[in-house]
Amino acid sequence: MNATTDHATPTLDDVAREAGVSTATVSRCLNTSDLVSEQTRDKVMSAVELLGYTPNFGARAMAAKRTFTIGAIIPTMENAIFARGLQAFQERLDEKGYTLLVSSTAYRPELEAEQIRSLVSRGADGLLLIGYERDKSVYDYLERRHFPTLVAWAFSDNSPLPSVGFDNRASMLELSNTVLSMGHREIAVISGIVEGNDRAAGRLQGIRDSLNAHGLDPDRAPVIETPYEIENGANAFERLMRGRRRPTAIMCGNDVLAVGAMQRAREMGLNVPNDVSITGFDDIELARIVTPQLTTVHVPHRRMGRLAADELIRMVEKDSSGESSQLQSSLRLRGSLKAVE
Amino acid sequence: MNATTDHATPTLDDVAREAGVSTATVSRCLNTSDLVSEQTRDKVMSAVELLGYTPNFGARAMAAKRTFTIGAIIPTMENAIFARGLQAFQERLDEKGYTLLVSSTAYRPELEAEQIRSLVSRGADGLLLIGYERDKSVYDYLERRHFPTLVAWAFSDNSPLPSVGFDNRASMLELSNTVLSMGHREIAVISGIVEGNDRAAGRLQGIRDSLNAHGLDPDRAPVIETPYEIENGANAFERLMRGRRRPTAIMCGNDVLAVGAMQRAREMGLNVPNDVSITGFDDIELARIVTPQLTTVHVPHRRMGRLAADELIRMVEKDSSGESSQLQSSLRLRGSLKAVE
DNA sequence: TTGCTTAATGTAAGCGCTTTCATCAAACTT
DNA sequence: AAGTTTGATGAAAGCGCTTACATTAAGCAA
Repeated sequence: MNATTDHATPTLDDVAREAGVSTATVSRCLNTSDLVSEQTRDKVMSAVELLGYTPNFGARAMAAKRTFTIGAIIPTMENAIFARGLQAFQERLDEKGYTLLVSSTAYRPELEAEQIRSLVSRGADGLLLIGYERDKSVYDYLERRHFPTLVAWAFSDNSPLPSVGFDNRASMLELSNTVLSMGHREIAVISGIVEGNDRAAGRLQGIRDSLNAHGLDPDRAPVIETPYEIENGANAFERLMRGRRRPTAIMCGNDVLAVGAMQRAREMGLNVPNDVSITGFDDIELARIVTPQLTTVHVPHRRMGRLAADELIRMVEKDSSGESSQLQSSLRLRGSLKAVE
Repeated sequence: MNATTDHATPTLDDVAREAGVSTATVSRCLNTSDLVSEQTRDKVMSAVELLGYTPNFGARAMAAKRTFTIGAIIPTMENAIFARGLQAFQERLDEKGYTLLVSSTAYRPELEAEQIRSLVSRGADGLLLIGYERDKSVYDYLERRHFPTLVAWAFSDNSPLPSVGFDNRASMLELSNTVLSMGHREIAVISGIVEGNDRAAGRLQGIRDSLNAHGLDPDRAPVIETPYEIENGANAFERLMRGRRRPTAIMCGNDVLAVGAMQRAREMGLNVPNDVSITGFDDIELARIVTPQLTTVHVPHRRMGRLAADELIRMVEKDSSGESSQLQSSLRLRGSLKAVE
C-alpha cells in the first residue's frame, strides 16, 4: 500500500519520503522557505501537490505554540447587529495572515465562559469579546494565562481589559436630547435585556439621564426589556401603545427592536411618525429599508472592527499590552422621528 | 515554581500530579469516566477545578482522531439567507454533542477549496457545503479521504455527494407560472451570479422554462446578473425600469435583491405593485418587513438545517453512507405582486 | 594547504493528549 | 486453598508536527 492509493490523510512523513528529504526540510519549506535551496523546495512542493497534503492543524499548533487564529465571541449571529463590524474585523485579520473563529452565545452570557475555554483550547492566539460586563472568574481565567483579549462594542475607562468602542450611554443621551428638543414628553423605551449587557444598560441610562436633565422623572417613562428580536419589538410596541399613558415617542435599544415596533404599528393601523415617533440604535442596513426610514444612532462599525483587529494583533505579537480607543457615534435623523405638533 | 503560580496553561500532567494519579486516569475521568472509581474521580475533578484546566484540543484531536466538530462553508454571512438554516443546523449539532465551525467564501467560489482544506486540517469530522457546483478537484480531494460531506440548499439527482435541499428550478418555475397567470407578459429578471452557483442557475432556468411553456421567448426577457446585495438589487431595478421595454413584473433571484429593487422603486417614486410587481425567493424575515410585503418562495430552512445535521452525523458515525432528501418549497403570495389590469 | 565561516540538511526531542497493554489487588469459584 | 475473574490503575507508545542542535559540504581568506 503506497501513499497514492492509501486512503489515510497524507502526513509530513509521507511528503518527506516522496521527496526524498527529511521531515525537517519539508517543514521548513512550508514555513520558512528561505532556508531551503530552490532545488529542494521544488522537489518538496511537487510531493505536496502530488499527495494532496494539508498540514494537520492540531499537530502544528502543538509543536509551534502558535496558530495565527483569533477567536471572537458575539452575542448573536442572527441579526445584523454585529455583522458589519465583524466583517471588517475579519477582513483586517485576513490581510495580516490570521484566521477568525467566531462563536455566538445566543445572548446567554453564561455560555461565554465555556466558549472562551473552547477557543483557548483550540489554540486561539487572541480573543475578541463584546462588552465588558462579565463574571470576574472569566477575567481571572484570562488573566492567569496572560491571554491577549480585547473588548469591543463598548468603551469604558474602568474596563479590566483594553477596549475599542463607543460610549453607549452618551450616544443614546444625545439622541434622547434630540427627541426631547422636538417637544416629546411622553417617552417610552423598548430596551434590550440589561442584566449582563452593559451596552443595553448604558443606552437605557443615557435616556434616563437625558430625561433627568430635562426635568422629567425617568421613573415615569415606561420601559420594557426584551431580547433583541423583531417579534419582541413588535409585541413590546403593542403593549406600550395599549398602556395607560400613550407615548408620543418610543425609543428602542437597537434597530431590530425598532423595526419590530414599526411593523406592529403598521399592523395596528398606526402611522409612523404621525401617530408615534420611533427611534433605533446601530444604523444597520435595515434602518434604511423600512418605511419610513428609521432615525437612529450611527456607529462606525467597520472602523471599530478594523481598529480592534489591529490592536489585538499588536497584543498577540507582544507589541502592545493593549491600548483602548474610543470612537464617536453620530445621529441619523430620518423619517421615523417627527416633532410634536 | 508550582502549578498554581506558573503562568503557563496547565496540562494533563499538571492535573495528574496535583491529584496524585497517572495521566491515563485523568484522561479516563474526562472521557470515559465510568472506568474510574468514584473516589479517584473526585480527586481528579478537584484538581481540574483548582488548576482551571482545559484540555488542549489539538493534542486531543491528534491522539483520538476525533473532534466532534463539523465544518460548514457558506457563501456569505452578510445577509440572512443562510442564517435560519444554519442556526437550525447548529442547534441540532449541539444537541448531539457536536460543535459547528463556519466559514464563508464571500461568494468567491475559488476560496472554497482552501477553506475546505482548512476545516479538514482543523480536524473536522464532517463537512456541510452549499450547492453541488464546484471544481472536480474538490470532489476528488474529499473522495480520496473518504471525507463525510453533505450538500445543502440544493437537490439534484446527479450530485456527486448526498444532498439535502429543494429543487430551485421547480420552485421558481411555480412562482413564475403564477406571475404569468396573473397576466404579466413583460417579465424582467434580477438574478444572482449564475456562474459557479447552481442555485442561481436553477432559479433562472425555472423562469425561462415557465416563459417557454407559456409560449413566450425566454431570450426576450431582460436578465441582469448581480451579486446578492441590496444595493445591487436597487441598481439593477433602475436599469431595468429605464430600459426600452418596461417590465410589468420583475422576478428576483432572492429576497435581498428584491428588497433592493423595492427600495429603489420607492426612491424613484414608483409604486409597488401598481407600477410594477416584484417577487423574491427564500422568504427571509426581511420579506415581511418591507412595505408592501414581498411575494416570494418559502423554503423550509429550519427543517433543512435539522435534516442536514442528522444525516451528516449519521455519515460521520458511519451509520450511513449518505442519503439525499428533497424538501418542498411553497409560494407566499403577498402585496408586492398584483395581477395586470 | 589549512582553518574558519556559511549554507543546507538531517537527527531527534518534545508539544499534550488517548489508548493498548500490563500489573496488581480484591473478590469470587470450585 | 488454589485458581480465575473482575475492576482500577499505571507505563509507555504514538498521533503529526516544529525546532534546537548536530552534521556535512562548499566557499573563502590567509
